[in-house]
Amino acid sequence: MSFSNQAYKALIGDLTSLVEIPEHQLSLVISSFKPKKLTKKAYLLNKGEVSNHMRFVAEGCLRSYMLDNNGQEHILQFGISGWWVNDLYSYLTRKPATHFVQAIQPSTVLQIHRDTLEKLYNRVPSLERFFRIKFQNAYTALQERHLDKMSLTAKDRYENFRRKYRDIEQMVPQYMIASYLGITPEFLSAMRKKE
Amino acid sequence: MSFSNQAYKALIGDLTSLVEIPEHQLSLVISSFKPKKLTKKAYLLNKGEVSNHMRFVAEGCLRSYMLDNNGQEHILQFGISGWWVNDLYSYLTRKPATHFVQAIQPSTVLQIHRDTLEKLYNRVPSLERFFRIKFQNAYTALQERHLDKMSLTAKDRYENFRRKYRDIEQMVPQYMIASYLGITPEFLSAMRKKE
DNA sequence: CGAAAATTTGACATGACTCAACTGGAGTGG
DNA sequence: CCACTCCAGTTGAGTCATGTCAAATTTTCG
Repeated sequence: MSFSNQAYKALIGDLTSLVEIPEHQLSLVISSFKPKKLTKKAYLLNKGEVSNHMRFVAEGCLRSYMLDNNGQEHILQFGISGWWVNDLYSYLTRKPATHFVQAIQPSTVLQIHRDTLEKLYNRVPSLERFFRIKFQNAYTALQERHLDKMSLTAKDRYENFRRKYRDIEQMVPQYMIASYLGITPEFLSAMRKKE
Repeated sequence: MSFSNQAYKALIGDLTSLVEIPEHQLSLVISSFKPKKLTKKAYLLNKGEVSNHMRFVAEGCLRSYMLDNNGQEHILQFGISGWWVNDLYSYLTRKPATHFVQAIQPSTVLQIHRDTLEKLYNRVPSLERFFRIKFQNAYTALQERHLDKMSLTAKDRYENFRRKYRDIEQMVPQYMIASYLGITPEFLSAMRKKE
């Protein structure tokens, strides 16, 4: 197939690891995703824009974050190779995005337009299943993160993060990890000092 | 149809509000859900059990919660008529539940076994779509809640809660609302005093 | 090399928690 | 129908985890 390059391999891997897709349907799906390269710090989605694509990270590292009333950043999600990133709310409702999606490292994403995807759902039933499973998993993962925030101390959350996301830790500045954990960079720094 | 009673009406409404389902498929789906009545304080799911059903609340009010290392309760979700409640992680992985699901008021739920549902997915494609959409929405709602916890003060979260869930507020004791918001009952009480 | 960005430090502030005692209402049983 | 218990809610004093602010230091990178 003509999409055997590195970027698409990760996507194919993600799809086929969850559902069975006949070869010709798979190439139809794959070919509907368009690659987009991003330089470091480039925005894939700005607050206020409508998100019209589903987006898969082929390589690099991105983050999605929002700004609160005090102008503080809160990171919702990091995305490295194999992850999906988006402002899902905007994508689903077609309302202006409330979040930003920005590249932390030079990155490549593969995107598919909503209209294309909606049509594909009817031709490729496995795709519907794929996203159902994806969202179920995303939901439970987010639930776990939320419970961690409710029940664990900042130190424990930091240790969990390092254990779980060693790869992400290497790619992002410390103050973003603080933001992801829901603490200030100063406090994270202080925690690190004590052994 | 024979499932026109009150409990099933809410389920039918939920299904048909999101997807188109041919009449005969709809009755197939509906008839796969079995009602279960719960007295106040009864457990629908205990920690340690495997959750084998998807569960729709027809009437009453339930909560799902977990116990942290200090024995404190953390409420993940309330469920009133029209909501789905579960320990989704246990359902998906077939591992023992880490959460409890308990009736706060006398309640009726409609449940479908995982095996039945998996088979139905193949016969009723709309069902796959239904749950995809459900989980997308659940994910964005949870994301919003998580961001609230990150960026808002306890007082703001409480006010948001009251605005958003007036109906739930009536049905559950105050200390459970505190738990849902991630604060202590004492602190909620103190907040309420100051106007 | 120099400027900008990230991290560290330390003094001080505060939102929210802990604990223990108290109040009040809702059963329950004698 | 009263007395008793139990559970939810309230109060207040003291504490702690984490935040704020501002300055100093280190790292990154053009």
